Amino acid sequence: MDAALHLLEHQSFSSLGMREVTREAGMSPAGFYRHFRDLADLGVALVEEALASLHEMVRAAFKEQGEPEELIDHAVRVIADHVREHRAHVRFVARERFGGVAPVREAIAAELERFTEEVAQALAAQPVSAGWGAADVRMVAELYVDHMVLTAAALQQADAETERQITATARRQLRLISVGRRHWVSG
Amino acid sequence: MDAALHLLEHQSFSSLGMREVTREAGMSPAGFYRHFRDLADLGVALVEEALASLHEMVRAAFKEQGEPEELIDHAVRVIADHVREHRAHVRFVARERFGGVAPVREAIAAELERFTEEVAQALAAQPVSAGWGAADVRMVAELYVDHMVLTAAALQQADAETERQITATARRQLRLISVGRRHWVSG
DNA sequence: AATTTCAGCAAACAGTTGTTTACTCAATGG
DNA sequence: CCATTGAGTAAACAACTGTTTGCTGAAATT
Repeated sequence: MDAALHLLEHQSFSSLGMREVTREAGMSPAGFYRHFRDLADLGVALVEEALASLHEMVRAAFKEQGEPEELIDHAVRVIADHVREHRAHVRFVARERFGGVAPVREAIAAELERFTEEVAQALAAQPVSAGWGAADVRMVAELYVDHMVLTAAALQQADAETERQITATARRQLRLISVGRRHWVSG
Repeated sequence: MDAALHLLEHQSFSSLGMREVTREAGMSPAGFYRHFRDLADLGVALVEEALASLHEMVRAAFKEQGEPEELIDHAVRVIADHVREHRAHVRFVARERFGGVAPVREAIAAELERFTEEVAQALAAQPVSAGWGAADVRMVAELYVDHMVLTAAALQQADAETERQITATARRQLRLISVGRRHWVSG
């Protein structure tokens, strides 16, 4: 799996060959079948690995409490740190979310759906969501998750200077959403 | 190019072979080189074709005038129509925006950057943006463009029922952003 | 101590890949 | 009307592809 992840730095999953993977891993082609039935099988395993770490991150970002402004700064910092430490995983998820291999795409969608549900529950517990309908809470949760994934995807291919621009913009955008939530009239 | 676009329904660009393309197009392998130096070359050409039509769409969506609520309904309808009529193009852009082929990725990024700039100018001209700093306007433009691309990407792989959910959520999200803009304090 | 499972290997299979070369033939243009 | 160009072809090249088969040796289990 590490070998595959390393190769995926420069190509997308649907162009990955198993001979290529085994060569990178330093084993013979036949050895592959001892671990995975398929290349798609490997892909799904990678999805789980990649989104497990991201799952911890999401939970950590929502555990914090304080002023909205501080929460936003903290969340963006957590995302940037995560990308630096798991660049290959982030790139993989960003690239294959709409990629060419159906099982991988579906595994990512299912995992992100779980995230969204978790975020929705966290949002519903916040005072600002008092009186909100479920559909409205859900809609904000999707906005947050999509924004997080997109920000991570952008960061993953950014140099130091671009990273500062992206995080600055992300903070502003989260503030805008926050303002929108405070003045929202649910119905 | 039509042949390639058709093949890209089930795979991503970096796994496309030129023999595959020429076979689908009904010509001999060598014929490919009469039109493109490279497969990457074909990819860049596809980007331009795909985003040209999208460009018209963006301009059409911003030409309209009226109440914010009506504007949002109109914009979402325009996007949904566009996806129905250019499904292959939309899928291509969504898939390759973070895909494995650098020249294609960069061409998409450059084209989306032009969109964002155009949207930013349109936003700056709206009354609600009076007194806003350039960075804040720009930030909203990026939010809109990203939201549009992501919505289109989601619609492109949705059935009729899912399409209704996606458009309903997208409208809500645009309303939230709209509320945020009205109550924003720029500085 | 004997046996079973695990993770690896080399070799072989028929197909497919990108690219080059030398060629045709119709359309275009002065 | 002749020359040039554009867009196509077939054939050949070595290199690479996914998968199967039968084999090995170590580790784990009984």
